[in-house]
Amino acid sequence: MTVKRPGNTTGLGEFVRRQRELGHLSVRQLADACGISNAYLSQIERGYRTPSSFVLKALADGLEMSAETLYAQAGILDPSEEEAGDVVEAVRRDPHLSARQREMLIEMYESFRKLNDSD
Amino acid sequence: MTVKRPGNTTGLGEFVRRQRELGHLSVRQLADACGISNAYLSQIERGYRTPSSFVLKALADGLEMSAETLYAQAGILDPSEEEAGDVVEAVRRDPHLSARQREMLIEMYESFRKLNDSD
DNA sequence: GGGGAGTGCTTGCAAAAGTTAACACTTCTT
DNA sequence: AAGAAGTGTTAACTTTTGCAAGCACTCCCC
Repeated sequence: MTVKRPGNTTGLGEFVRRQRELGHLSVRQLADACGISNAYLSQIERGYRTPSSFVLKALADGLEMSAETLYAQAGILDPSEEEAGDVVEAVRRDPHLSARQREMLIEMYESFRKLNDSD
Repeated sequence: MTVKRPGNTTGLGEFVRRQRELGHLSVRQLADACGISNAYLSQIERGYRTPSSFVLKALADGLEMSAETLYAQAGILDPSEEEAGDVVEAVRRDPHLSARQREMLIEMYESFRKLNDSD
């Protein structure tokens, strides 16, 4: 039995919170960076509010990530439009890198992933 | 709200109206296709309302165009984000990385590119 | 002329967004 | 121990969104 959540966009909230914590930012810090109130950000993260497009854009900026990713998380962007986005794949395909450089980038990427999983 | 609203917002309305007229659709027809009220669409087109992310998405669908294009018109999407390189783009879109990690990967990638250019 | 049915626009209101000012809690300092 | 400063959250409030219902106008048909 799932816990009843007030909002319908809970996935977005959880995603934002995770991103904020990964960046070691407090609610107030991110809220300031986004130009919104800390109370409101708190509500967004817990799914009590669904932010407007402008707040969403500001959040993407504050989290230093592509707006598309955030929109996809909010269920606003069509899955077909959000594009594969596989980092390893993109690195492997890049013709401007040496084999060694590719290896390093992929290694770095995967160590980041592993690091994030453990906290 | 303290988030900076792009002056582009009025441009969005005009853009929607132009697109609607190009498609030979009435206000009610497009509104129905978008699942919003005709009154509201009329207000959007004349710049009296700034639609939420969900309405924006619906409008893109109703006008049969990419959400990105509409968002760019609304000043919500960074134009620079659309032309990013494959690797950079993939990194920016990866939801499993922190902002700092993204930064590091992109920096590393670009320094590789620069290095390769010089020989 | 008198309907219908099409067009876009205005009004009034319920609901949701977003803010300010508090709250309770922890941690660190004096 | 008390106070300052940080954390996230709540409550009360104002502002904006978005809709239902209606207005005024044109066009077409009988």
